[in-house]
Amino acid sequence: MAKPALPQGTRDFPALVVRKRNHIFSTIKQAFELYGFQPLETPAMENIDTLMGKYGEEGDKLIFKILNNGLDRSEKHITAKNDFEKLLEGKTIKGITERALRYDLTIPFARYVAMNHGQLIFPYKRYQVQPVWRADRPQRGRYREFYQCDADVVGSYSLLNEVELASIYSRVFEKLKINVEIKINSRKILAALAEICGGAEKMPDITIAIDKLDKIGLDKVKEELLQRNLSAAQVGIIENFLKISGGNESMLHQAEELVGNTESGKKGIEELRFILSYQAPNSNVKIDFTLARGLNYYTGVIFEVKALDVQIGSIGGGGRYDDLTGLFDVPGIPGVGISFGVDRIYDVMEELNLFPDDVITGPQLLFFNLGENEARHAFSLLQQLREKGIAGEIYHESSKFDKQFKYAEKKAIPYVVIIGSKELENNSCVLKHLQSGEQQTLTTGQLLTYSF
RNA sequence: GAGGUUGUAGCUCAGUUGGUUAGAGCGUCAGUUUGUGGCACUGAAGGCCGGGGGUUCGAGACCCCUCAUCCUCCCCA
Repeated sequence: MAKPALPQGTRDFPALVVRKRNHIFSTIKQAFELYGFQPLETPAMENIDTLMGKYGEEGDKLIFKILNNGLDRSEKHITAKNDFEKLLEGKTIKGITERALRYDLTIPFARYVAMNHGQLIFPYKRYQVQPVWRADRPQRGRYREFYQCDADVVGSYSLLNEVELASIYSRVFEKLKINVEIKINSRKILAALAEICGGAEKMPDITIAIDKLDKIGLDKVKEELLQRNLSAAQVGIIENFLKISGGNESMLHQAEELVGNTESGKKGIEELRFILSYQAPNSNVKIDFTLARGLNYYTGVIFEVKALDVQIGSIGGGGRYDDLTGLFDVPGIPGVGISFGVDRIYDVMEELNLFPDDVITGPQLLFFNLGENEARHAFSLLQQLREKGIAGEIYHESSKFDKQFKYAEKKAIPYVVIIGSKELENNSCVLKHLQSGEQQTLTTGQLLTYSF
């Protein structure tokens, strides 16, 4: 037997980590619920047709495919071998693989909406917190299995949805005590920029290049734009656009001068202005015209959340898209959504020491086991405490104090309850707080009403 | 898909120009200690040196292959 190991790019989460992650998950879920979003869960696997072709050529390669069962049956050998030949050519063959692991939450959501649009109440607001799988090469902060936390509203063009989603971001990060800036931009403004720099077909080139600004700097972006066949004059316009800075309103003015004479430019600026009009004066929502977001399906307002006190990539992002379910032959359902990057949020909180102490506690007390009769009595008291919602344990066997103390200490259990023959006799117990070393003798009645 | 890093005890790591029986710290277990832990002392268990091949009288160390790992790029969260 080989040494046990994890599959590449996956992780085990020990108790403390699970508790911390759950703290993040539950904070996010509470916020989603508070804004009227409803939970949705979809299967780990989808039919391969549902996923293939939805994430671009690169994406298709990163989808984990599931091998069909029963290929060893002799009557299937000939077709299986033929199919496998085609598989080797890089095609996806249903005879070999009919199913694949979920690659993100958006496409399964779209599939769900397309299948159930007759029954759903629109606008449909759902949130979904589940793992996804990608056959990517793992590296720092990148895994083959990771959680996504998405909330989307579909079936509504109202910008009020954008306002609400921005507000969810604010609320969640405030609760988690992470200082953030919520950056917004509009793809319509970027479309307008493309329009005056060579036409709409330049849009992907421009957004892909701009998206890298943070990482590679202005000069390299200009270089890349030139490589993508934009003229020096056009690159100059883009540079001016990217250099727009100042307060939100001032930035909108400057953008107006550059792209305000186009239809989509006007529209995009109007949208941003509307959303900003809902923000409090000290709001952390900030225009960032250099924000592009790589995904090409975004068509309207786009978001990205940046942590201010830690050098790390974005910890959340999202935006509006025109036609979620068109790929599944149900046209005309627009939507807008956001997503939280849980792994990075975790790293930020760990680095800034933001996890509250009470998320990391397990059981409150340990009953010592000092013999058969003592244990029976301790067990009955423990059960009564559990009825009151107090988590506790009884040591699994009668043994030396030393061992039982060390067990409690290692599990970070704050209290131990000692019931030996003396205590058994006079119906009392010794309650000891490990950290302070203080202990007191209580009657069992007092123990049952003690506030831990 | 491209480039690099590191694989030695449960964990973190030493191991000299190739030389006898591969070490330390932490952790684990037992004892000093059968009603009060953290400390101390004593002792014990724990290793196909990632795997395979080669060079050599001799390989943990050198060479080749392979697997795993982490990191960077592409792409993405």
